[in-house]
Amino acid sequence: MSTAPRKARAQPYAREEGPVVEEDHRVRTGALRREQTRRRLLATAMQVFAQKGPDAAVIEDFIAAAGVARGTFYNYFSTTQELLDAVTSELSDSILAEIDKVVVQIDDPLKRLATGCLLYMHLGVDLPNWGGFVMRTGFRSQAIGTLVDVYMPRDLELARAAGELNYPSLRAARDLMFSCVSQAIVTVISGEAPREHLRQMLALGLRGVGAKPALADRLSLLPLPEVPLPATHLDESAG
Amino acid sequence: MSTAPRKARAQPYAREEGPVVEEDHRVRTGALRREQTRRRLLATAMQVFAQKGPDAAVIEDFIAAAGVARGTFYNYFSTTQELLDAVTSELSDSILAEIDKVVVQIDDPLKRLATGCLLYMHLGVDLPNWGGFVMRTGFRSQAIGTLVDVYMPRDLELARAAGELNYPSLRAARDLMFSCVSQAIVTVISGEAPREHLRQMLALGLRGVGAKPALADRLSLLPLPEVPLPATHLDESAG
Amino acid sequence: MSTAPRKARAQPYAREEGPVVEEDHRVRTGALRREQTRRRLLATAMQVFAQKGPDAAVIEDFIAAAGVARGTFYNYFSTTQELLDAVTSELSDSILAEIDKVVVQIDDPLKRLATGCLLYMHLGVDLPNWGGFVMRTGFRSQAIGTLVDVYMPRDLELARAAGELNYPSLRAARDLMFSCVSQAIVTVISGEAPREHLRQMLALGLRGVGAKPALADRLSLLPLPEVPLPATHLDESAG
Amino acid sequence: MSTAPRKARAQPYAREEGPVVEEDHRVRTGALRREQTRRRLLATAMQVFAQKGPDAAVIEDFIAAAGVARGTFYNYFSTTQELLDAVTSELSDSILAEIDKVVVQIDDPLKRLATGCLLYMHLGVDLPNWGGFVMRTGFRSQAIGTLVDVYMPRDLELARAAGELNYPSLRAARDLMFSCVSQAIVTVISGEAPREHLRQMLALGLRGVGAKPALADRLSLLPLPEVPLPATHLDESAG
DNA sequence: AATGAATGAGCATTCATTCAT
DNA sequence: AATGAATGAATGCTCATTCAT
Repeated sequence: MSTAPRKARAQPYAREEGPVVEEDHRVRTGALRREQTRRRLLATAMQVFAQKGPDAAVIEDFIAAAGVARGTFYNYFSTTQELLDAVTSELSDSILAEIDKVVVQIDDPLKRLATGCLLYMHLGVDLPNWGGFVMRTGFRSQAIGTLVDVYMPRDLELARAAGELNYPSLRAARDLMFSCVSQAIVTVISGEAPREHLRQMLALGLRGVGAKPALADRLSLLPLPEVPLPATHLDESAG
Repeated sequence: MSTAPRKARAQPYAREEGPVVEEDHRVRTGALRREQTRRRLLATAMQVFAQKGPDAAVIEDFIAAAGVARGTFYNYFSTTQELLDAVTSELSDSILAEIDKVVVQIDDPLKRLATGCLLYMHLGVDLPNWGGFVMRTGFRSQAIGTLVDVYMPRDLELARAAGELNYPSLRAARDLMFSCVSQAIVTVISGEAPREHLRQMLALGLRGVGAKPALADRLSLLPLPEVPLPATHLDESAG
Repeated sequence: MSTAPRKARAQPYAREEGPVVEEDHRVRTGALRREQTRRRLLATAMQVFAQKGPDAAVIEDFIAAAGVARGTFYNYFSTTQELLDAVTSELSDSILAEIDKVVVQIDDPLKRLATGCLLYMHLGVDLPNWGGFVMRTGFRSQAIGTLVDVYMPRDLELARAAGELNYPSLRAARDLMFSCVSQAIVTVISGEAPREHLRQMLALGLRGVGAKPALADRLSLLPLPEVPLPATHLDESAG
Repeated sequence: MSTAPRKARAQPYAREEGPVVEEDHRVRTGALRREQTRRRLLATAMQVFAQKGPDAAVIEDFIAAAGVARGTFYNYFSTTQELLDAVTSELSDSILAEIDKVVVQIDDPLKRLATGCLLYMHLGVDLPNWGGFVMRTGFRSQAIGTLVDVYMPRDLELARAAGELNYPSLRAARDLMFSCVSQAIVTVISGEAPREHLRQMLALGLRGVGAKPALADRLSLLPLPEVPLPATHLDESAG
């Protein structure tokens, strides 16, 4: 009956006249439900994008995949581009963050860089939807690369400072490694080359940014650490 | 090369005459006009694709740019994808062919490869529409790469045979050079790096496929031969 | 009169005590809050209607303006038309009632009519939202005119009986005065004529219903009595 | 076969190669069909607006009434407002023009004004859709009144110059006559008063703008000239 | 061959309404 | 009473495609 709100949300004219927690409960419940729906949309959207590509995918696909009503989509995203951005950022960042959590324990920056790239490439090929997603969406969202441009330049510069690498400009080194890694994934996913292509490409890329050939070859053969299933929440319903 | 339907009688060996010059004249005129309209569509389509991208572009754009009627479009192409394929193949091949005409005079395969890449990158940046076209259409057409995968593997293998290069697999070498060149163009076109980025990327790519660093640097600084304006017919109305 | 929320208990004559305050209190509190929410919706709805017009305004606008939840709207009104009717009747009647309270002290019916019209027109121009509301909603609600058709015919007939006016039918006289007053407000609000337009229109209208020209002119120049801010409750939050 | 265009339309690249009229014919035929469809949309739109009002009417209504496809609507109008403007301007102006053609033969400006107003009011009441259209759309289109503000001020000023009228400002006189005529139509259409109400209102309006009462009464009883069915083209399919 | 009006399926978007909490 | 997430019918709008001329 009484409705004293103690909520953070602006309730400019709320009259408190009793001890109540109902409001709190309602709001909390609502927020939970909201978050759930959002996650559901994001998770299923990744698969849709991976299968249809960002241009062919229509809103009907997303709501069908998520099992929500047409209007519900618009409660969360205004355009498919907005959804794409959200998925991209969520995915790329969460995967990169997981990778970084693992490789950050490696002290040598070059070894860290190499291991990070290997992990990224293999996840790109192995995660059911992510590879397809990356391949199909290319890099059509501003959201991608946020973390790529944090971790990769960091290790490149550290390795160069340590005398292990050698390149004329950071931008060139970044471009080479990035395009090299991306292209490797695309080629393997498309079935035009076997998985070892990934490691070969890494070796060539590392030589390109100045690693000694023998070292580059050795780095490309580093073992793959376990990565605790990244982006679980987005992939959960994909299994 | 020409794909004009209903073109059979134009064939030089088509023997069908007698007391008819009218026929001949009319037929030839028709064929000419047909070819003209097709060229016009192709030429303006490149600009449209370059400006709007392959997904945003709609038939209205093409017919407006070409100044033809809606129905005329369908006399030449059934879908925009078909048009995209036609433009892509026409463009990529004609440009590559022009480049190859020039660099084929260079005897050393590595030098030829380097010069070819340099030319390709600079044309990608300089030709008003082609760079945008490549950047926007990415590689979404089967048509692209036809000639790329003729010339580039040729020179890579020759250079390796000559002991100037060294890579674990042709596919990896091709992927590295191709992605490296493409990424360089994209970065420069997007304004994120100056033109010298092109030469830096080439140096890194060549190192990647096994060129000695000092040689790679020297190759990246080779002078740019004149290329007799490739793809003229598609760019004519772009000036 | 004043409907300031949280003021109820301040009422000197509000007797509410004993051992049964709980029951009593809860019930009364609920009723009060209910009335408050309703007032808030009505008050802010007027602004919304005034700014967006009755057709463009959607429920989202009303609940946003009132700061209530979507579902709350339906606790009070079933459709926006119902809300429009409520606002219209509330407004028109309360303003007219206020005006009549003032002019009823004037004995001469013609002078009373003239003063009433002048007040109505000036309030229409001056009250921040009411003019816009009237202008935008036009007469699309059955609710309007209830009191107009009480006061105005009364004075018209009295003045005619007194020989001050002269017209072929009451309906014609009423129509002339009503459309004349309405049009005057619209023209002044839209900025197409200065405020004196109001008095000029009144003069013409009075001549139309048979007032002697000199008298009509004099009546149109009558001083404007103070009106104790009518419709305060609906305008309070508009300041 | 050959296609020499002699058309006005820009054909920048047209190759003329023979004497032809075909083009002309095609273009002319297309233009005719186009004009027909436009007329059909306008004509049926008037009825739709008259019956549903400008806000309730949806595109579906218009295309159903006109018997055209959804897309066809957008070949002619972008919004329903645009359609409303077109209908309004077409209607109001064409009807007023017809009226003026008739009354312009009357020399006395006041008599001309009175006759014009009478004709306008009676047509508003009698034309099957026009009255409803005017009543429902009110004056929500900029397009309306173009001619009203040409003819009416002209006659008002002439009559005043001739000493037959007398008012403080043209704007006030125009407002009074306009609102008076409009209100009269509305009241009669809504069935709240008989047709003679129209003449009564005219008499009051004329008195308002300064006509001598006896003269006003006489003018209001003028005979109604024949008007050659105005706006025929818009009403033709309404019968 | 060329034209361009007409078509209508497909997709985007809005918004009144419901209902579990 | 109040909340607000979810709903889906109604509607707007686009654009590839057809076809009579």
